[in-house]
Amino acid sequence: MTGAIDAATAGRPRIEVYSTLTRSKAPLVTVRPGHVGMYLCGPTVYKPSHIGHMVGPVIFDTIKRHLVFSGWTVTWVVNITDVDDKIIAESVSRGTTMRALAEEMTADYLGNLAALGVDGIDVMPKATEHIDTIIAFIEGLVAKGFAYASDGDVYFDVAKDADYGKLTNRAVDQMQGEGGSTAERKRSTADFALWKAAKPGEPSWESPWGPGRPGWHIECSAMSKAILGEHFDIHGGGLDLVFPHHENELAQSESLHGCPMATFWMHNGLMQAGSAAGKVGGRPRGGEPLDAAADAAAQAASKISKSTGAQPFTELLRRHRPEAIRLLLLSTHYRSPIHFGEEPLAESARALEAFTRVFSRYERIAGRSFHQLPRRDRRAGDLAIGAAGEEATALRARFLAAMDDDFNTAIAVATLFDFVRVVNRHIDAHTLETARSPAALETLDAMLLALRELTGVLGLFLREPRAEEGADGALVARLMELVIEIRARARAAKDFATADLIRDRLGVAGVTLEDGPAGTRWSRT
RNA sequence: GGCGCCGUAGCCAAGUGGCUAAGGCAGCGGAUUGCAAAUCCGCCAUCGUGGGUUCGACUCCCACCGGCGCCUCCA
Repeated sequence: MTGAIDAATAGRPRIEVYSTLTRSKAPLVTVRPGHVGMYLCGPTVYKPSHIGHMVGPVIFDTIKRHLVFSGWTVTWVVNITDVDDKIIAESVSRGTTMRALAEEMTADYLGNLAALGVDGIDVMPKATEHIDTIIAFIEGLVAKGFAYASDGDVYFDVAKDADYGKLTNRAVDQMQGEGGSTAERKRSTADFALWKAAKPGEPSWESPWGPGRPGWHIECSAMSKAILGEHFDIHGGGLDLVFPHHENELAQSESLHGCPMATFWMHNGLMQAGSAAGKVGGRPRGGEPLDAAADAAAQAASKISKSTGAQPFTELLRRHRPEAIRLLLLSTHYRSPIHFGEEPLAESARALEAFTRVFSRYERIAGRSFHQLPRRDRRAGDLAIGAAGEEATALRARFLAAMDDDFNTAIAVATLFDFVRVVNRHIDAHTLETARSPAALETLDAMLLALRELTGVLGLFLREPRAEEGADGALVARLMELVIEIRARARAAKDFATADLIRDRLGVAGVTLEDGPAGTRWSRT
């Protein structure tokens, strides 16, 4: 067993991955050596995305970064569901077309991903662009006897699938569903639609069963097969998708192909709005039918806790640094629920300052921006920070071990805080802000290089923050220079009343002054 | 009714059958500073309750209390 694993990982670090299917961790052994095929269920684009839609992408983006960093080639697919009952309903109420609405909401989604630094998605297939693939998939299931047509609909026949329910460990006869509004057309209430006949006025495509559109689960089965193959490595999504979405995808794909769909089924915890019970933007409890009234009730209910809950993500971005949001998402283990709200966000932003401070400290000392440092690859070998950097080297190892163990970003983040402390201690110990010590500087460079490497794995601090710009910015800088000089004279003359007055009044105006050994610095609050 | 998760310091949050129970925020003491800020050093938890297994459990098992998710279209 160990030999096989070694052969499959071919010198790459051993990475343990938890799978919902087996409810345990196992070494990442891929279908194709050195290559990881990863599929994440993306959004149904009918409304602007909220924070909940960002959790999966940030987590899987981080997973991809770590895999690539560790020597794998990764193909990451995130689908866009652009045909669906909810999109149709929303487009009708807005007086627009399904297509136009879907495009608008897709753009919103992509903009939010970009803001959070999620840039590793390789393919974003849309359901409407794969209708032929989907129809072929359904035909295959019908031909094999796993699906049946009924009145223009096509349903998956759960009774034909011996291990249906294995992902969520449930038996068909224990399920409570009434089968919904289409119950009389199904053989079993647990059967689910692969193809839905179009009602008058609805968007539709021609098919062997008449005009209609794909059911909810089929597109992921069809598109993942088309792009990643019948058996790929990682299939991900939010925990709320485990049932029925992934259970049904798995049933469709494995019934048709006779092989595992994905080796690992990874599910991230859901967002919780502060102390409010239940998840954001979900359905009301009690299993009420999803009609307009219930939908309205759900909206009203989420409004009660709306402070940070289901508001559009773009709204959130206006008030918070994307970096703080990303750090917050990665501070918790990905399978745990995340408590979200203004308070946690503010705390995350405060914690972030430890990093930005050490970066500017480095810049002052080395005359080089942290963001200009090159990004390293893990396979380039272990980073030798040297004897003076023994602690840093150990922390780097701890970080990597945490990430190798089912992508434990919570521990990884913790080691980074330790890392920052080690860097500050090194700077203090060698008084690097005022003294020149080539050896100590060299160590500092190596430390920051490692910090650059590790923060990059988490997708943090990738870009230079926006600097003060334009003529005003230059003017402010000059004025501040002048004010600081005047204050320095007052301090030299022991006129502390004046010095403190300047500092206090600037503080009220939103400017912070800090007196250090190398002079006074200012920053905006 | 079925499947499953969680309960760790004031708050957030990792983790382990025995080695100092990470880290962040807040707080306290100290170094530093004209005073601050920042930085550094130190302090701050026996792990929901009650049983059991074990040489030994916070970590495994059972019960209970409390919180939560899913059970057909919500990421």
